[in-house]
Parts: sequence; C-alpha cells; structure tokens
Amino acid sequence: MTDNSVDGDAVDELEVWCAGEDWCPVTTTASLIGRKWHPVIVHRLLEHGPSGFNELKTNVDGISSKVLSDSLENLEEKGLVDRDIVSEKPFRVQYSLTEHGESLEPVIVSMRDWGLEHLTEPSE
Amino acid sequence: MTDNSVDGDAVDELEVWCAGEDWCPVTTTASLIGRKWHPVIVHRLLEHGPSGFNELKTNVDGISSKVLSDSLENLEEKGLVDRDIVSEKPFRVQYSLTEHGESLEPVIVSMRDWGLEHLTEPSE
DNA sequence: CTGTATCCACAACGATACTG
DNA sequence: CAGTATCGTTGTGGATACAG
Repeated sequence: MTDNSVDGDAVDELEVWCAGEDWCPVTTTASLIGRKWHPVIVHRLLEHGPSGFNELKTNVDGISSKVLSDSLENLEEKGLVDRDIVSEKPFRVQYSLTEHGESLEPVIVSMRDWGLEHLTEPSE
Repeated sequence: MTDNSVDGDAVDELEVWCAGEDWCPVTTTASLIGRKWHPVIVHRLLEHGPSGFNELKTNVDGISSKVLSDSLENLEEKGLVDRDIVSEKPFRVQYSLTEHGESLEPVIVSMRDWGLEHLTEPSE
C-alpha cells in the first residue's frame, strides 16, 4: 500500500485496507446500518430533516411503532441520531441526524440510486 | 444508463421518487443487503473475484460456516451471487457475483469509504 | 474442500393494544 | 403526539461436530 489515502482515487480499485487486519470498514459500516430499517430511517431524516416520531413513522411507511422506537434507540446509541424534546406542553420530540449520521448521505444515496436503477419493479 | 438522473448533480438534493408510492429504493436495497454479512461477502467477491467456500470464509473473517452458507444461499436467491461447481473430482465450487451483484459496487464502495473515514477506530 | 446437522441464544420484526 | 407493553414469529449469529 503506497499510502492508504482513504478517499478520491483510491476508490478506483478495491484493494487492501483489510488485509491482515481484523477489522474492515465494510463490516463496521454494515454493523451500523446493516439492518432492514436503519438506512431507510436515515434516509428519511436526510430527506425531510428533523422529524417527529409519528412524522417519521408515516414517512418510513410500514414500520410499526415498536420497531421504529427500537431502531431509533439503536441509532441513538450509535451516535447517528439525536433526539430532542422541542416542547413539553404538547409533548413534541424531534429526531435529527448527528453530523456522524449526516455523513452517511453518500451511502444512502448510493443505495437509493442502486434501487432506482436495478429494482424498478419491487415485485421481483 | 448514462442518462442516470440518479447520480451526479441529482444527488445534491434527496427528493421525491418515494413520495406517494409504497415502495422506496432505499427500502428495497436495504432488504437485499441490509444484513450484517451480506455487504461484506459482496465486497470480498468484488475484491478477490470468484472464490471458493473456504477462501471466502477466510476472507470474510470471523464468519462461521453456517452463517456463510446461509448468507450465500440468501444472496443466490436474490440473484446477486452465482454458485458454480468447477470440479467434481476434488469437489470445488466457485462463488461469483452476477451482474446484478457486481452492480452493487458503488454501494459497497461508499460503505467502505464511509467506514474508512468515520470509523478509523472500531473500538468506538 | 464444501458444506450440512444440531442446538442454542438472542436480535429483529410485526401486530395490536394501551398510556401519558 | 410519542411512545411502551405484550406476545409471538422469524431471522441471524455462533459453536461444535460431522459428512460427502
């Protein structure tokens, strides 16, 4: 390895960085968002910005309260999502992405693009 | 599709394509590779090319026979991976990516890059 | 080498209902 | 609005052993 410059042209080839080491960025990334709903939730937050619980629930489409709740808790633990109480009287909460979470945008975008190009028919 | 509205400048904003419809490319993509090991396996196949079972098992690092077997079967069902018997006498098999599977490269690369940039310390 | 056979544990998911 | 409580099902992961 010349010098493992992480970005830019290093992308043209998928090489080393995992050789010999016992961790791998793909593995680690997958452990954070490699779940059925996590990428979708992050995506909705990217798309719609900070959202309330039910707003998110509606946007995510098909997720149950419990699963959304679990997922958000998990994303919080991982430092990808922030939960802020914006109002006590009418109890309102806002979920938003942390910087860490926002940085996932390229990943989510690539997933979206792939889905758009290769899965135009979900019935497959 | 070089015309892809999906890439390039379209990325600056994450908008529509999911509005009103009951499917979403992110959801669908996540349902295919939104698992702990799937992206890693696909990555290894991208990196090392067609691989045998144990070769893959070694490369994936830490995965058990059962889980790898299960995952490969799942990836096959999804049309992302092909399994070819290359030799009967000394029984040898080769797993390789289908075109569909190879097309996931940008997604895997983005996951790798994100991991490299944001998770230099897996201990976090 | 290429897996399968078990068994087990636990996480994820899902539906429904219900509370503050 | 923002969740929790339950319960049940399925999926995922991991260890060990064994078979073609």
